[in-house]
Amino acid sequence: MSKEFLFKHIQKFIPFISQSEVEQIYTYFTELNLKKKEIVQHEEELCRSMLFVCKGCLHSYYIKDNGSLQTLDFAIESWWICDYMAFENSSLSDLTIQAVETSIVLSLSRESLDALLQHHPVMEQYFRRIFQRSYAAAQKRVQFLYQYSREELYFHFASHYPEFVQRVPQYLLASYLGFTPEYLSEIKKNSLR
Amino acid sequence: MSKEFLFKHIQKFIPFISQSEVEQIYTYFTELNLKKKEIVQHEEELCRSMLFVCKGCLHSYYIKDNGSLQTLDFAIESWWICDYMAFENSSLSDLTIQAVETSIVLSLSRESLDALLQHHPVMEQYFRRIFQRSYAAAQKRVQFLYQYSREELYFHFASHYPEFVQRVPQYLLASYLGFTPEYLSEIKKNSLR
DNA sequence: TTGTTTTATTAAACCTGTTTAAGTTTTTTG
DNA sequence: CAAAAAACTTAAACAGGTTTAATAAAACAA
Repeated sequence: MSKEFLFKHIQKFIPFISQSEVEQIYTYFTELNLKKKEIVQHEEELCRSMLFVCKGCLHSYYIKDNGSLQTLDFAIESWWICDYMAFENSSLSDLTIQAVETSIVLSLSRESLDALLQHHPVMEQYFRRIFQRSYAAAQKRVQFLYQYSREELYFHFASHYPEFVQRVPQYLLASYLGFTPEYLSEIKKNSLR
Repeated sequence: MSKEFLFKHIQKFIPFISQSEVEQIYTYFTELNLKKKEIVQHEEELCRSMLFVCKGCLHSYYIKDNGSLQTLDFAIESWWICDYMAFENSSLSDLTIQAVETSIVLSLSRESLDALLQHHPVMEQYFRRIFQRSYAAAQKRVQFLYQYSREELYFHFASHYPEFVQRVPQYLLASYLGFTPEYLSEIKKNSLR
């Protein structure tokens, strides 16, 4: 159940929060049940909400000039996903957000976030930690993109997140790592010898 | 003066903060005066502090396998710079942080940050906003890295931050954008015709 | 369970950006 | 101000990864 999942998650960041306060906090969220391939956020539409994944897997992507799909982020259980620049500016999203698997997510609108922070200031600390951690990860991601060849990126990722490599289609993984599915086939072929 | 600069900056994020509270907050920081090319944070040394630039320009970089320098981030007035992953884990920094120009920065150690947040919880909001904004920018950066060719990246950057292109050496800019100084020369040559 | 759609593989031709190495210009320093 | 160091330019050979197009395998729906 998504309320219980959110409670356990928030508790990891704010250990002394009570069940009853999270009950209150939960009312600011809206639960969404998504079918596989269902789209939550369309490109060029207003970005209203941040999405928290309770179950399943989502990804954000845009369509490149040549018509192919570029995945920018994945989110699995207990991760947030959003076009944060568009969210902050309440502007049109550059990205589409789609369920990779059948998923359950909690949606938090801009207005709800503002109200939530006003009425539960302890959540400032929660989000400070979430964004700090996310920014640190994004920084490392840029570092890896510069530091490693495409082949190294794949092996690095595959050894750190083996379950994840099983979980998503390879063409999405290739896209996320910044190369073509054809090249991923080649990498795998070469690695067998 | 760095105290006044910090006050004005924090006020942009927390409008109702008083001068006297910022006086208190300021005591958690240490002012550093850096000569051009001086190194604040060495690679493979413990990352103890986040750095806030009051005046000047810093960059973070690492040395690639082929011996050349890879700049990951720049910070000018009112920006923070740090290897956040190393800072959070109090582990060894992957990055060197160096002054590009003679600079004045405020250093905030991990212990000081913790104490600051404990005694001035209003700063949770400040840092939540800072990290949210930084993460949004980092996300867009990854998007641009995927979306644009090297040449497009340069023109995009040059048109958005013309003063900055003047301010830093071109080989650092090329490195930041993910290509070689030789290729930047070529881009500029081709654009003249 | 069969037909249809989606995902993965293979290989050759190609292209964007790198490497190397030399020369030129600009900036810094004594 | 002169000398040295740092930054920038040029061009040719090269490499990492893409594109295209065709085939094969797997997943899905009727």
